[in-house]
Amino acid sequence: MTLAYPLDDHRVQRPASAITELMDRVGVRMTFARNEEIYAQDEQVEFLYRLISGSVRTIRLTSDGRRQIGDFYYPGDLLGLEPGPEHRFSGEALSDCVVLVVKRTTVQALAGDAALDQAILEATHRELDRVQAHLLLLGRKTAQEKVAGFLLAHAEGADETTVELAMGRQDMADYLGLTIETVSRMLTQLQAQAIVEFPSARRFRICKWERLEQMVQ
Amino acid sequence: MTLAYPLDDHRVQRPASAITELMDRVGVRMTFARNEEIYAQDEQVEFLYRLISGSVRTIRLTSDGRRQIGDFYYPGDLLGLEPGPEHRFSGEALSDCVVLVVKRTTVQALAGDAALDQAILEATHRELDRVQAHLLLLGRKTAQEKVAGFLLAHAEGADETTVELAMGRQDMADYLGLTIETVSRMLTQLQAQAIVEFPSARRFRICKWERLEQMVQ
DNA sequence: CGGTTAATTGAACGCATTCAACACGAGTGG
DNA sequence: CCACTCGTGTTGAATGCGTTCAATTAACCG
Repeated sequence: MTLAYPLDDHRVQRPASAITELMDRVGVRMTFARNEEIYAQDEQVEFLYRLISGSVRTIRLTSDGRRQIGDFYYPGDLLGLEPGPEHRFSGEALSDCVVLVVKRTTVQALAGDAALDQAILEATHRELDRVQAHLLLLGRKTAQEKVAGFLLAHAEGADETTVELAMGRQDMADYLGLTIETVSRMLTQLQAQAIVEFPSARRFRICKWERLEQMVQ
Repeated sequence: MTLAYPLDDHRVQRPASAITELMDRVGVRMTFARNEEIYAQDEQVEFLYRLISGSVRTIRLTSDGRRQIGDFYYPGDLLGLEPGPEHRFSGEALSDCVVLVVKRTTVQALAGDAALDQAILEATHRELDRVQAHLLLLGRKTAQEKVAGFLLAHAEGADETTVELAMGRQDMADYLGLTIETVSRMLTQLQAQAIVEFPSARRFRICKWERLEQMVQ
């Protein structure tokens, strides 16, 4: 059973169309079950992935088991366009999902090095953009600000008034550098102030945008 | 008066020669005094900078005055290779420094030059690498681990056994997402265990590499 | 030498974590 | 229909890490 994800997500830029078309033409359709690993951290970059349905998280583990989530990906996003030879994070299916897979060498052969390089540069730029924003989030924000910012980021661009979250509390926590308990507390706090509503654990609606925005700084 | 900075810094890769040559050929030499702003946060990205001597910090301020330092740059490094149209961070001279400046449009005019494109991709790649490492640092590390990691990162690649720090405690703190007091406490703690030595506030020597490395995880 | 800034140290506080218990919903099988 | 389980989310109480505020010391530069 598949949840309804925001098909046009919060990020504006889309991957270069040349690569997208190429993937639609020669990509191999694969499915991954919830929590299944699509590629592993430190593994050689061999494939390019285009997410068709479902959602994905990239995640990095430290030796003692602490998790840091890099980002979340939604239908239409390209994964695996890494600048280096190996994956810095691993990619895991957040929910059952379908991806188009194509060998990097195939892309090179068909689209040419220049096109691939261009796509990689664009993807790297987008990635850098996100990561820098994430950096600010992690560095000097309180738990309140982090959670408020998270909700805002996921509400913006979602055309529905009630937003569906693809991830659970643990993934939110590992993205924000917090614990699930703290995330939960901040959420109840926001609900107590009637700033957001949660009809269910994974669906929310922002009632007071201004209040939320001014919490983020 | 200028301090002696590690001229060959802790990062191994250097920008590809195409950029270097370009900048050497058409770049304008400029000097900035200590704490002077090279470019401002939210300003349009107009120039590319190559650091000749001295060192630079990139920094972002929130409305209520909290500082987050993006990174430190040393001679040979490229600055201003931003993904977006405007600077996400501002760039400030950590010490008096000399930079070569060239217009971005000039670089773009020469784009298509495969070597140049390659160089930009590499530089962006390196940037992404750093920022992602920084992300992990900020997300799930203790003060101890942060400071230990910082010292290690700055000692690696410095061929001297005693390392000179280009930045003061406040900049260290704002890079690590800590306060100066906490940074200071962690440093004294490391000295108490004879893991590092500080002949002066800005010069240190690692005595027990293994101990330090195992603190970082 | 002073004068000024930077760094260290101490004590009290507070935010987020930890550990533990409880609530809720979905799925299963009697 | 209820009882049971399992995964997930919430809530409570106690602890602790890092901060805050304040005072002291060290480094730098005229």
